[in-house]
Amino acid sequence: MSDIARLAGVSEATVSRSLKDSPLINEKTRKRVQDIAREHNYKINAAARNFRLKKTHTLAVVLLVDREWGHEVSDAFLMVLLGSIADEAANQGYDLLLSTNPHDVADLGAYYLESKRADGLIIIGQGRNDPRLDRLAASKAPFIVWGAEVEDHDYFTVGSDNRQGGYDATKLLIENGRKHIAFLGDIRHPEMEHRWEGYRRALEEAGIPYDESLVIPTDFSRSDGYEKADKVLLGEHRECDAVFCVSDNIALGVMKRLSEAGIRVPEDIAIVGFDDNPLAVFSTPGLTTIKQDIREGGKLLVQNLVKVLNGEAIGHVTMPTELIVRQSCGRG
Amino acid sequence: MSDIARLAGVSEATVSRSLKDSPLINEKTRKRVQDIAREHNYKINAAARNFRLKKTHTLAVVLLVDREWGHEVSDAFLMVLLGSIADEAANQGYDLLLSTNPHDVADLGAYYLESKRADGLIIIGQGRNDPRLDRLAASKAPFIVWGAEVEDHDYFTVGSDNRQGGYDATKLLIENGRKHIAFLGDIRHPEMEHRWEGYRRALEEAGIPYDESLVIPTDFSRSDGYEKADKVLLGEHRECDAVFCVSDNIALGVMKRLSEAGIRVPEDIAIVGFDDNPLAVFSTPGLTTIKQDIREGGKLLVQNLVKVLNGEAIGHVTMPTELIVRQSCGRG
DNA sequence: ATTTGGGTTGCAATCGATTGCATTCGAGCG
DNA sequence: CGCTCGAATGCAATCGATTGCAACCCAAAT
Repeated sequence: MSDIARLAGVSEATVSRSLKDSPLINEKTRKRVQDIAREHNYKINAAARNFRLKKTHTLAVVLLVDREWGHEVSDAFLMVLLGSIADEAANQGYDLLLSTNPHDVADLGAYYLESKRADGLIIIGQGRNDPRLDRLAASKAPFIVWGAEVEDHDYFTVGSDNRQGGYDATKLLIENGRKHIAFLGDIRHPEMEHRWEGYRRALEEAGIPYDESLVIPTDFSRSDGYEKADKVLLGEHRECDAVFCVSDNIALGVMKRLSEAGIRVPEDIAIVGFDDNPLAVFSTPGLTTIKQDIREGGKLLVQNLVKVLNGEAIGHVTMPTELIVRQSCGRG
Repeated sequence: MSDIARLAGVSEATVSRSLKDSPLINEKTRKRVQDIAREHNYKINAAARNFRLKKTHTLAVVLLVDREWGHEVSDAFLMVLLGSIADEAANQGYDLLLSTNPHDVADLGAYYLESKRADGLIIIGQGRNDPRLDRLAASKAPFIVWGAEVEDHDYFTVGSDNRQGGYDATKLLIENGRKHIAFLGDIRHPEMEHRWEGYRRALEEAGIPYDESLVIPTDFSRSDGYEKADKVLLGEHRECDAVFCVSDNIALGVMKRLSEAGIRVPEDIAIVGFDDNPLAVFSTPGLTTIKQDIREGGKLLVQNLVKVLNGEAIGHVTMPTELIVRQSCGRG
């Protein structure tokens, strides 16, 4: 910058102000400085600037997905969400720091926030109600979570209306004449718990007794859907005529196993998934599912976090879901 | 830091050295300082440190995937690669900056490198031989590319042995008795071009004449596989008895269309894909494919870039591919 | 007792951009 | 002509950690 100052015959202060389009500087000078800077391909040193301003203009995204837990990181869902977050962050003038395995289990916020690597945190996934999030919240760290709004937690979330989604999915299956509807998913996840609540409500409204043995803990991965289908639908619960899976991945695994076993979908067993994974269209039969507007979700995560950083108040966001009817649910 | 210095009754210099475990400092002092720092939950200010050291300890990942171009960012491939890059970067003590839409088309390196936001760049995808990469190389920027080694380019890459993969896929189809093998992919992409070269070599070795009209430009997306299947296999080229798709996504789209049309896979048309997308297992029939070791690729990208940053010399990396035989190719 | 020297520690400059305050300059006005 | 005022610009401090060099202390050697 001092070079530019010398070349332009002004002080560094003037250069700094010129490049910021400060009205303090005479327009002619400003133009001249800007031209010279451009000519010499001068780029302001972000490190120095951030240091001085005590602002990093950076958001950190933490993928809090426990791999042992089976949530394969390859999930299309994540990529879309991440892409959308990245786009919106760029829009808002923030860089994006990415972390898949939280540096140390100890304190999520420490690494990024206290060491001034990022201004705020976006956390993808609450896991099974991870207590670390509560500790983060207690420390007043600026962060936001993709997931479900949970009563006694002191942080804000953006997520889909999982209760409604679960309800819609189950209701559709009931309307299509199904009576024995299994639920595949792990309700220790807050989001899944909400879907399960919707599932129960739909059953109740239809007067179908709730059978706990039809709620099968299943992790996000496809292979687990496959295995649970094997164990449950082909084993203990042959009476099942429908399945609501908390993710399309699970549903695709189920469909694979059923197809191998010669069980027809949807004739013998109807299936509804969740997410509207891009691949849901291409399965055979097409997978009926609950669509989440993930792109919008990513955008809102960033926008709300930026609000927090600016000291504005925010609230939880619950986005509507949409029922996408294809063939797997047993009727159009 | 000055607080810690005061509390410990030493100078900031001593604190700084202590926290670095510098042997210059007496062991007792060092311990004491470290304890005090920990007690007070002091975290070194990364912004100041990076500024002083002119090192960001950060790598930037640029997803150079043209969306209009149909390569859906949701591709599982990308997520796995990204995850692996993130893990290895953490291993090596680097943070990861993520960018999906290059800030300005102008100069990729400028934003991240010249402005000192990152020490090096990892570029995912060469696009259709993007000239920006050559400009980056000309400017001596430290970066590395996921893609194919191309003759007259002055940058290093990490990628799969696409020629061998294309060859293996095609050869398998030939061995399974297929004569009219279509190629679905856009060979303006260097990686796809290599796969196509492998395809040609396999045909040649088998004495099957190369038919250019069987090479169908198809973008990465699933929907395009679907459409091309409609147009080509069900239209102009009913003689086709096999298809080699440059990605599993394309292959899944093709399978969907064929299944709708009542054409049997693999009996009527055999299919081989590329990538070993996690979903390839779950399609019906299981998709035979060429597996890329993407996790290893991500790791190597980071390791090689770090080498560059340390002034070490590196070379291109071509990783072996693996033929994964399932059912879609027409024989086990 | 003075010198030498190794082991510790502190001083102070430095990185590059920003910004409050002071300064300069010129125009306008009494 | 002198004074005021506002616009434009410069001065210099500042952010927090790092590091070359100087300074210091104490023990051993002379």
